[in-house]
Amino acid sequence: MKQILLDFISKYITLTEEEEGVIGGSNVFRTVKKGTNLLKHGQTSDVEYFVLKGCLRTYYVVDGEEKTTAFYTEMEGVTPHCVISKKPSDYYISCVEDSVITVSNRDMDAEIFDKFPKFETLCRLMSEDLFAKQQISFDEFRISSPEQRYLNLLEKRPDLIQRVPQYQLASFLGMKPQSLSRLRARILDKSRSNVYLDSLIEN
Amino acid sequence: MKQILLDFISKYITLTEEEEGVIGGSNVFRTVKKGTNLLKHGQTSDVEYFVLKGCLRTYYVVDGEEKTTAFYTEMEGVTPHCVISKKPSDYYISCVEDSVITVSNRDMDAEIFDKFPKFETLCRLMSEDLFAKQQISFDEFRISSPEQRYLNLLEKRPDLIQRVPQYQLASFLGMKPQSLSRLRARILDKSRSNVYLDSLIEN
DNA sequence: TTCATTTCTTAACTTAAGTGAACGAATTTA
DNA sequence: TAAATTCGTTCACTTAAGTTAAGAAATGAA
Repeated sequence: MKQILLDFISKYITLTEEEEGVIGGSNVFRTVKKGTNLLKHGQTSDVEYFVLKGCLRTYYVVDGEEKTTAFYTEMEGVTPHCVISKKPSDYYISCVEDSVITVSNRDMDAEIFDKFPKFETLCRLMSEDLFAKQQISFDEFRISSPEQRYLNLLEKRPDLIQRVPQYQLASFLGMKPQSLSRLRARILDKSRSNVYLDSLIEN
Repeated sequence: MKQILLDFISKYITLTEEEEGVIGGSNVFRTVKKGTNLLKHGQTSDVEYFVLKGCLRTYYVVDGEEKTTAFYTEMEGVTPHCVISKKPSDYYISCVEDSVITVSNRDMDAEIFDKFPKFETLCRLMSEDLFAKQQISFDEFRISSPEQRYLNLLEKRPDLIQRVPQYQLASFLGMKPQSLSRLRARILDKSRSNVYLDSLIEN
């Protein structure tokens, strides 16, 4: 189990055995049941999570409605805003499936960074990388229509469409569940008529 | 001019005079005319920018149409994706107004981080902070309607609405220029009728 | 200043998303 | 297993955004 975490880290830097020990020591492995809330609106926290198996999601509640803004699956880490801002969280983090995660305290900072500067390099590289990836996602979201967003997700994260309830996907795609349902029917219609047209071309 | 940059950095860490010297030495100050492209689609680059005065924007060209995804104004830095990914850029960076910027080479990395570990701390803190802020912006964008996004921008970045052409704002808000124009007219209508209703209540 | 180009607005029409409600299917709970 | 709840789909209707086109306003260049 610990190996998944170390594999992930090895994408950024290589660790000595001593350093791997530090990682192992500062992480707690935990299994979480589907539906569990790891963080609630209004709470503060100083821990971050890394998903070894399963799926987490973040969502806001606006006018009594859940608005899902992110999913985290295998080999993805979540640092709640409140850990960085030190303010109460605006959103919830909950478990979409039974999951195995690591919970690590963010206050390793100063001391560990001092003893093992490599960890600061790791954090910098990961932050820069995540920032760049997030920016690309944001750009794509901005310049796409809801339909393009859905098709894009279908291509890039087909697993999410299988493992996540539709109503959660809908707000993630920036629309209502009914609209997503209709959109899917529309796409199916189109591809059916394309199959028909394609068969005309064949003959 | 250099002071603006140092003021910005002081939001994250405090620097000794020697360290300020390093910053001063590794940054080139440059004035750029409105309309200039600092980076074009397909180009690679290893420099990042920091805006001292003026406004930069990033945009994609999709089917011959400009899609603006970000604006950078005073005290904001831009690290093009291609600097991190080392691949040709997917987008353009250009100058919305005559501007004064710093251009700094990203290859200070290893050597300077080694001599002045504080700079790695600076980069880590800035990346984490930017990541968190971008995430909040993305979340807000996701859970808002185009109209809410416009009102939100009006509140948070009223300067942008003044200094940036509408057609650039439109794609930034995820819509067509005509829709933005209509939306603005709609909002004005609403507020006019509210003023009218308000005056009824007064009497 | 004048002309040319770009940008913004308006309008009519089309397409798609929001809303409210109903219903069946799936899942959870007792 | 049965009842209750949650979830997904469909429908009719409303609202808003996309599209195409025309013209006014602002901007830039000669």
